[in-house]
Amino acid sequence: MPPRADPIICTVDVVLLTLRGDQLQVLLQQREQAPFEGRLALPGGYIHAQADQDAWEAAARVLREKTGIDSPYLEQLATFSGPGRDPRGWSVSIAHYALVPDSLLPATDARLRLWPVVRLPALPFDHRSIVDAALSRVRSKSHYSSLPVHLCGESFTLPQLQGVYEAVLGEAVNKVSFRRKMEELGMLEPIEGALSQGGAHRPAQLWRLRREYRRELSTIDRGLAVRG
Amino acid sequence: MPPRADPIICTVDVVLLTLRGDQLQVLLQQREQAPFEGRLALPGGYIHAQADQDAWEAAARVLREKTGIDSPYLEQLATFSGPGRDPRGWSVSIAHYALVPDSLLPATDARLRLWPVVRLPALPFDHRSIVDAALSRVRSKSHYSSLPVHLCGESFTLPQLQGVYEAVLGEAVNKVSFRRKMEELGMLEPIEGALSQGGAHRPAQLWRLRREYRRELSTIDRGLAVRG
DNA sequence: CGAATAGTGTCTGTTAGACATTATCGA
DNA sequence: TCGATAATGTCTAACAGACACTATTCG
Repeated sequence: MPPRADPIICTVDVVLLTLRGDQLQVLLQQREQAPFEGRLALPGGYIHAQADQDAWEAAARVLREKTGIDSPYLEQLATFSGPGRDPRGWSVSIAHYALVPDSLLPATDARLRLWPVVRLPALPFDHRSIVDAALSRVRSKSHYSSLPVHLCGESFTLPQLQGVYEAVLGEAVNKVSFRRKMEELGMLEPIEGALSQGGAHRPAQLWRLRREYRRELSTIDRGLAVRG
Repeated sequence: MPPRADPIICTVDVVLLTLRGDQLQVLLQQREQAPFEGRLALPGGYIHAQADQDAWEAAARVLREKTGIDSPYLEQLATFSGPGRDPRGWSVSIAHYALVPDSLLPATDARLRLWPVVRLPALPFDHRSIVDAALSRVRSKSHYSSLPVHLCGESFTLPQLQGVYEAVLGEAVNKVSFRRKMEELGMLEPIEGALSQGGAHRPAQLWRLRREYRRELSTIDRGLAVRG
């Protein structure tokens, strides 16, 4: 061990966001251990030096262990640190965020709860700040990237995708501009011959994410819904 | 100590960028200790649980101790981690970046070197990746924010500031658009009656950063120099 | 056919960049 | 006056958003 290396608690936390009922929701979990045992909090855990190749893998492992999800989109958010955020002592949390389609979430685990981000309960640690940072990052990136498609399932229509963008951004988006941007992003491909079913109206073309954008984002310089 | 908390080395590293000779340069320091003793690397150090209130303060302290600079702009960049990046073991580096006017840098310390970012030497650890990430972040933010003004001194002319933006972005910027954007950002105020000196031509108005933007950024939605 | 939504064409106001013009200094 | 750079006016092309129109389904 190095000289003067203070013992510091190293953890990862994951802000898992999904869209349910047109609302952006965050996955919370009842804590199994102290501190804050029984309280709802972000899923998180220690970095395992033996198992994890880096913090991203630790976050992916934590998410897998706690929810069974192998998240298609997981990205580092920021690192939260200090002596006061965890009662056990000086701690570091390398926060990540994940975007997951509602359909991929397990319905069975009683310890897991989805909660609308607009009405969060009080959260332990500095988890409220972490969620706020994740929302800010996701909204910001949604203006100029393909990020929100990761909230959709395998296939979707453009009107559905526009609804996802609007739910994330919290504002209406111009239809013509939206379609121009999606084309400019170049991340989508039409599913030949596949149309949406069931409405008493013209069916919509189904689209899917191109293979090369499954875990990568596409970005453009001039974004959507630029407000003053 | 918590159960199952593996010992992890917690450090901060700082990418200090400045502009010298129209070139973006990064501050490197000869390492005083193993590993990589004597090699040029980013200034960095352990988090001190007794002294630091969070990682930002640790980075500010490290920078102050190693260079004497109390950086006017210092921001968290990202966290780099893994078992292999430091030969001492599984480590976490919470990387930060600082922008400092050349005039604030001390000229005396023989262990400190400025190095043009376009021609970096081989760096130990994963410091090359950290510098690359910092450059990418700074260039990205420079398109839509006041970030590069922190590379200027107390007062500067608009043509000087445009040169700074161009050096950071690595591309020419339209003069009229640049001035429109600077006005839109609203971060600058003219210094009444103060004009640049000395050229055999019309002198330029001197400007300074408004007080409220000394440590905060101003941002706009539609940025500069948007290339495809 | 009418209602409803998908998808596209087109017009208009805004914005960015190119270019030109005027301003102000030193020599 | 000339050369050089600062500062601003103006024209044009690109772009975003509003609106309207066509397309296609179900009932």
